[in-house]
Amino acid sequence: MSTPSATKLSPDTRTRILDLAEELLLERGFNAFSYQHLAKELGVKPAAIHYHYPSKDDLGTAIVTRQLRRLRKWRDLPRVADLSPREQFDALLAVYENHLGHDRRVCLFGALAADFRTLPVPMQAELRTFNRELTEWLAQVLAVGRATGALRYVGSPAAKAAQVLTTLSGALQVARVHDETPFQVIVGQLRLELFS
Amino acid sequence: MSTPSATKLSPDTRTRILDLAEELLLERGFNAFSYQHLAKELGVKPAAIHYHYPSKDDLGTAIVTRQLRRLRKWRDLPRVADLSPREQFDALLAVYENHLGHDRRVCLFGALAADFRTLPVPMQAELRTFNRELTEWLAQVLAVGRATGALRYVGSPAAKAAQVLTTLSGALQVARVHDETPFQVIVGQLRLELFS
DNA sequence: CAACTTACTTACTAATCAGTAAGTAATAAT
DNA sequence: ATTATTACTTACTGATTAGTAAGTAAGTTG
Repeated sequence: MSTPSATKLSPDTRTRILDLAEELLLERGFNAFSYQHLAKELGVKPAAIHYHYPSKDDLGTAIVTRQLRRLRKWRDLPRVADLSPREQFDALLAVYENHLGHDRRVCLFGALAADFRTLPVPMQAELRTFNRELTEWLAQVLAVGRATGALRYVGSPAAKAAQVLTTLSGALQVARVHDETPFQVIVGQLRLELFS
Repeated sequence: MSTPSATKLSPDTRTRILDLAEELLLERGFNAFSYQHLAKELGVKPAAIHYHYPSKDDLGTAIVTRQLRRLRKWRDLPRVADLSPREQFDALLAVYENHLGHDRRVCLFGALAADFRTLPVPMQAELRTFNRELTEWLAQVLAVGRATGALRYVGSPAAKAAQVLTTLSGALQVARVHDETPFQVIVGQLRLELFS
């Protein structure tokens, strides 16, 4: 039924498609790239992409599913889970800052929110889960951070977490429209407020 | 060269096109509607839209230009300009809250930021101006508000303004992905922090 | 070695896209 | 009354879209 050592027999093309699709999604939006764009840049025929991802819905959903998988993996990594709340918050900021260096990509949420209603339903569901789990993780970080005196804010951890993540997502969008400066300004403001 | 009483001879269709295009832009994204969609819903032929807005670039730019005109008008309205900083801030929040009631539309900035690179250059320029002027206006409100003791925050007014607007734009996106609840939570958090 | 599976390509379809050119009916200007 | 302009429609083009069906070469399995 499957090879013992590896289930996947095509180590490359399938992943290369997903990588490029994700890149184009975060840089141009979901409705702004086609199978032809992907095919041309990958040096294959459009039908090859349909072979791996029958419809664009499948491809889009696969992107979000992989990002959700990555989030869970990152969150549970010892070098992240074992950090202090303040360091965890900085680790989160580093993820967003890292987007700037990659041609000012927006985050997954920021890339999909505006076009949300045009997305396939499974993709919508995965994105909701992604955002919910990330918010819950940050709420926990903020709760512990305030309890230990490392972070300062008013209101509930859940509310603060929602606010902060929303701000970060928006900050990457502002960076795209203008330049990196407003992103740095906004993150500076966040740190100023949280780091007592 | 022009009629004395009115420059525009077509009072309706031109505006109806712009209204519907704006609606679709804010509800589905710029790359998710076509001249055919517009034409069908307006009961005209696609060529009629090309007559008023030769290319989609023209149409898109017209939407942003009008919003910029509206922003300036709103900002300079006596019933807005003469308010106290705190009331001005609440007036701003009311604008965003109003989007929720309109089928959870995102704001102009939030609708266009992700797809920014696929937009015609004049549209990009107008959106930058729109965002810059709104941010400058809010920075001024926040500056006066803190000086008079009505608003409380740390950091520069410009940084706080950028942060707040980014958060509001993002909050409408979160409302679209989930429901109105997170928007209300985030706005509640903003008010909690600013209203000392 | 034969049958099967994998990972494609070739060749196509039907729909949709933005955009154009030419025509037309109604109104306005001279 | 004639001409010009406005606001369209009809009819089209060529490009692009997602998606499919059939073929094929290479590798895998029994």
